[in-house]
Amino acid sequence: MSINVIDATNFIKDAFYAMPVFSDENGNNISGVYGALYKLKSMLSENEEALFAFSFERDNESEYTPAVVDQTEKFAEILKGAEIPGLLDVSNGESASPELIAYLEGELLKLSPTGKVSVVPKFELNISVTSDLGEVEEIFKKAHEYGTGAIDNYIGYFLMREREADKSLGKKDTFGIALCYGEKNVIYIPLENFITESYIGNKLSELSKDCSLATFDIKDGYDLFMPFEISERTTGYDKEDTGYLTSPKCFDTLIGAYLCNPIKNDYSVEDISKEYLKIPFEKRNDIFGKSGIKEADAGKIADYACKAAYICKACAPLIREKLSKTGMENLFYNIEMPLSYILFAMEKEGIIAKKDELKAYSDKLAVRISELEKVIYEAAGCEFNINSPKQLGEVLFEKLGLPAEKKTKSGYSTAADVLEKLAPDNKIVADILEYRGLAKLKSTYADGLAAYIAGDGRIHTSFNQTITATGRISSTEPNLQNIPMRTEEGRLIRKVFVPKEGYVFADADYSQIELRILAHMSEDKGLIDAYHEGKDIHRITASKVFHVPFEDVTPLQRRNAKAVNFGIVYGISSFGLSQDLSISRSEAKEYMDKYFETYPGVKEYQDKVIASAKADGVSDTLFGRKRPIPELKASNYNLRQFGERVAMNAPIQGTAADIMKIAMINVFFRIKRENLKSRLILQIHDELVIETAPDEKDTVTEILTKEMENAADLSVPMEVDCHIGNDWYESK
DNA sequence: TTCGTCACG
DNA sequence: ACGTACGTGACGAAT
Repeated sequence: MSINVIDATNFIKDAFYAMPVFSDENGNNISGVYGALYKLKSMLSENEEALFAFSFERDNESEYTPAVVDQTEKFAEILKGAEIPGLLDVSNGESASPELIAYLEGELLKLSPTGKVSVVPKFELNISVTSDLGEVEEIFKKAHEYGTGAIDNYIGYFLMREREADKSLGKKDTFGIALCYGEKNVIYIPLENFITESYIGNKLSELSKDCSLATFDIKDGYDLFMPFEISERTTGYDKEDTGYLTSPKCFDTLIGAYLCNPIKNDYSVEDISKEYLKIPFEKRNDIFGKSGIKEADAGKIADYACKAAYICKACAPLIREKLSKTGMENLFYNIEMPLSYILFAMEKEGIIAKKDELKAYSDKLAVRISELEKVIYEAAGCEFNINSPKQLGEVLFEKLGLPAEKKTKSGYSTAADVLEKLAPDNKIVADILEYRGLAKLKSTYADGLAAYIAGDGRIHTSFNQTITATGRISSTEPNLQNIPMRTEEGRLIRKVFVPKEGYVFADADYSQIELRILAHMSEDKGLIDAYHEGKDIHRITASKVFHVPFEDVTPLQRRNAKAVNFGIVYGISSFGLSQDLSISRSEAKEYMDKYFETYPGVKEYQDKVIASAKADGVSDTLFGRKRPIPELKASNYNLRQFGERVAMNAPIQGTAADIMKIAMINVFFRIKRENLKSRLILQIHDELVIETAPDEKDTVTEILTKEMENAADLSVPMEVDCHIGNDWYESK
């Protein structure tokens, strides 16, 4: 009798790669664990005298892909679950236990409930590779023939690019391009010799004149080529324009997939493949790992790029169909696609940040921070890490015995609203609050921003178009949408953001756009009239809610009315309002009731959008953007409540995002059409910043004001404030 | 990676 | 009886 010691991870790995792709009902690839169980069962059945022992040790973790490691763990769980004495001595001098074999059969069935393994479709592509100029010319010629004519003859392309690791930020390495047209043929063209970035760029430009191009993350390729529809566009956003229905356009599967479902976390090309084609596709990082594409095998690069290009080609019509069915084609073709180019242009433009001044500001902060540190340690009677909420909580609430509001999972809450209550009576707490504020300014802003200044002296943020659930854009690396504003000391940071020599900033922002959108969407007469009066909206609301003449509204009344206005937009709850105003829940409830009495249309509207979202599971903006709200069907009460607040807020925040995007398109293309030197450089949700040539100040002010005010026709005016300044502190 | 905190609209 | 304002991203600490 022999004892077979088997390395479990290798056993799984062999199965994983030997088996066809099998998936469970969720579409997860379970080839490894399924194949391993099947093989084990066979071995036991065939070789009744054998004895198997599995070793789950792994010497070199990085040798295995995450999928193999996952499935090995799953395999271990299943074996543990056998509860048959001695899987390790199966025969025990006897034959393999029938119970064990039955158990393994049961587990196989569990993995595949139908009793059959669902065989997932695989890519069946004819992949070829060439950099031969003559061949490449021929390929683009054929692609052009294929793509000319039928709009659904998408040409899929995928640029194999990677951000350079060390060189100045934003630079990208291009390794090649995969091109897919016709059914199954995909060609990978590595960039070498005559095949350069500009060669590929020209070819794509030409194709974009006559053909439908489908890709993934189109913004990533705009430095190679400007699509024809962008270079030809001068009219901005045109409500009457239905040209997109017949004329070929660029199609970004990433943006399309995002619009179809904006609440996902993952919009990788792998994820799109799984969702729309049901074909699993190994993740890019799992294939190329941390060493990057540069080190990767040429065959793997071609294989990956070709599959990605095919996915773009195959998914484009499916996603387009979905966009059409959900009424989002206009949003996609006339707003999001042109916007992607504008975001690219803004990123490329960047904004000057003065490095020396950031350094000086940082040094100044450091002095005060170390002073505070000393004082805090003395008052505490010990040294500790003030930045650690855990250590801070122990010092304040245990060592010093201050009254604690236990809040977080892991211990005492030391959040600002808690500390602020203690600060008046405890100097150490006031010092800690100051320390916190300065530490934040130093780490995130002074030092943080300095690290992003590129070789041209400018910061090039990334504007992300496919992140938020509501349709807003976001900004990362660095985030330029959360530069301090509310406190003077923080606001000073904005002085380091300056226009280029001789230029000025023009900064325009919408006045209470979300509340105006609420007025429009709710059709509440009182609120609409209030906006037509053109006076301070919070004061008007206070006057109506508290039944006092407009002139007699007290500052407190105005403040309360303003908080309620905000609360309404967020999807109000009496608790939230009470927290914000530091009042009791019942008082907050009273304010809300009075507000709804004043503006009954708002209440009706909120009930209506909740009912509608409950009925079809999504909320809608004025421009048809959808946000699914699965929380409304949750069994958990709090989650359902959250869903209701989202149903109230998403149409408003989302419509504001839509309107701002339209404004950006109109501003951008007017600047282009009028051949101005000024450039759009920032968007902060309801605010646009333009680096403005001195002789274009008035023109740009007019463009910003008019294009933003007229981006949509609402039943209330949209008001825009525009300021000129020599830095962002001045212009805001 | 996750958490707590805090910057913005 | 429970635990909440909506939407983001970055940092330092702890895991």
